[in-house]
Amino acid sequence: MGTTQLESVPEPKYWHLKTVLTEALDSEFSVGEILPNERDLAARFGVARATLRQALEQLELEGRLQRRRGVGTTVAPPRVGVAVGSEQHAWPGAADDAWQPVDCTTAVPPAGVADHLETDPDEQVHIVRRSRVTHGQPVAAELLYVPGSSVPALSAIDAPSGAARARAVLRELQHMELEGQAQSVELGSAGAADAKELDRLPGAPVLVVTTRFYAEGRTAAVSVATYRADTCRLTFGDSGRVEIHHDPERRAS
Amino acid sequence: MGTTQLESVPEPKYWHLKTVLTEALDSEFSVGEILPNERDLAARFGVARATLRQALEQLELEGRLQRRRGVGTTVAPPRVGVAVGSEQHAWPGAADDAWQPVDCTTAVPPAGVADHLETDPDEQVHIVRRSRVTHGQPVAAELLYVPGSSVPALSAIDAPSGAARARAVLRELQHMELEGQAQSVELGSAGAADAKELDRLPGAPVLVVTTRFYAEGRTAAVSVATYRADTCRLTFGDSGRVEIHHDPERRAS
DNA sequence: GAGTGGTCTAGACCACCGT
DNA sequence: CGGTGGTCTAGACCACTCT
Repeated sequence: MGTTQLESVPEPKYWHLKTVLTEALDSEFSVGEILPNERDLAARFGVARATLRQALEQLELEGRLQRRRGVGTTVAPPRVGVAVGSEQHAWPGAADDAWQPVDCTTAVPPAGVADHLETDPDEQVHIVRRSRVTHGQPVAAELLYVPGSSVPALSAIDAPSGAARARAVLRELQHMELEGQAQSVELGSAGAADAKELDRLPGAPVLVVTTRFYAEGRTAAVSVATYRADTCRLTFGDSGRVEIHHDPERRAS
Repeated sequence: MGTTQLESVPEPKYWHLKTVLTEALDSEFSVGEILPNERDLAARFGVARATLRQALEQLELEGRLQRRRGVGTTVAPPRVGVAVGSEQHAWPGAADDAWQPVDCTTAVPPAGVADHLETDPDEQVHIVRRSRVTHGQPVAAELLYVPGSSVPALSAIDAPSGAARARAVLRELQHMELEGQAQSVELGSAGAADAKELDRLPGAPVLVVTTRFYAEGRTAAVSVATYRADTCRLTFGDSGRVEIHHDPERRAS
């Protein structure tokens, strides 16, 4: 027992790799630069490609890298701050809110949404699909669920389908007085449809923002928005902005 | 070219596995139940263990499963809603805010935090460590950075270290008038220290909530809180609560 | 077609938990 | 101690993008 064990806590190789790569990214690479391919990198570090990939995956999760099949791995820019919650409540579609209506269908919402809306489990609602673009890149996809009772004056005739109908639904919403809204954020993975819209592979990590809009004493609409977790930093709160921070390892003790 | 291609878009095995497992979880398992071990499951589905693990990883990310080394894989309960942003701004430590002070040290903050606080890059600040527990489970770990100028009356004598000193710092904060706060949420991975406190392995996905507290016309304190992404749903907003929703695959079209 | 990242395999050993 | 999930290897093939 007299030997000083230098390797008493052997940290996993991929973890150490991640640390080394992080330092390299901070010092030797600039945003947009492309890294050597995975096979070369793995050989250079003397590990299997799967091990290297485990490190790259985490770095991508943390928004440090961007990987694209058929192209390569590049150094990602700092995350974009996107405003999600603000003190001034407003209906979606009001005074252009950074979202762009895409189309509108009518269908039965998922069970969880139906619970929020207090509609029958098999009652159809309007579903407005919108997308959010920042700096030319898609950052979020949204499904807005609006029961027919929230837009009674909506005429099925003047906008039968597509983006025009989406705008019609949003326009009708403004006629109600918004009494409040509640939001939640959780981690999810992109479904096939969202992945396509976000230009990612299915299963990519997303931040799911669920918003309930209250009007006339009930939940008048529900929005489920999925933001790219790799590129987005969601900002809430009243005053200024919250800046970037890159804290690879926080504190020693 | 006359053949109808049924397999024109062969989805990955792990993706299909995830779908099958999700349905099984919804119908055949109850919360807390333990699944067969990974080797058995892989054999049952006729895939390699690595492939099965890829599916399990995603399900854990979505909060459907909980895996613990040496124990097994269990069905996770629905995510806990934890209140993070509220309209009534209050200093940390006020009117017991669900956080428990752990200890307090003095050190130079990370560069990003120093930027927020507008302190010199090598100026030491008070660092209060707090933890948040819900239903007996640790859900978040926080580092609260307080520059000395925000707590001028703090005496180094009456609470030299530990939780007592942490409480002393929090007490002094209440003396300022809080003018506002701004928050951001982003995805991260747990460092060694946070992982230990959250009872997870290093690298586990976390939701990083950064809060700036404004007082006396400047940023008087910065809090960086890491929440377990697998078990937590962060709630913001003014009125009620946002309920659970499990939407494995959202919409077909 | 050449080169990239994404998926998959069939093993092996390790770290941890319970008994 | 036996059983679990966590790490790692050295290959193979596939899907995609660019030229």
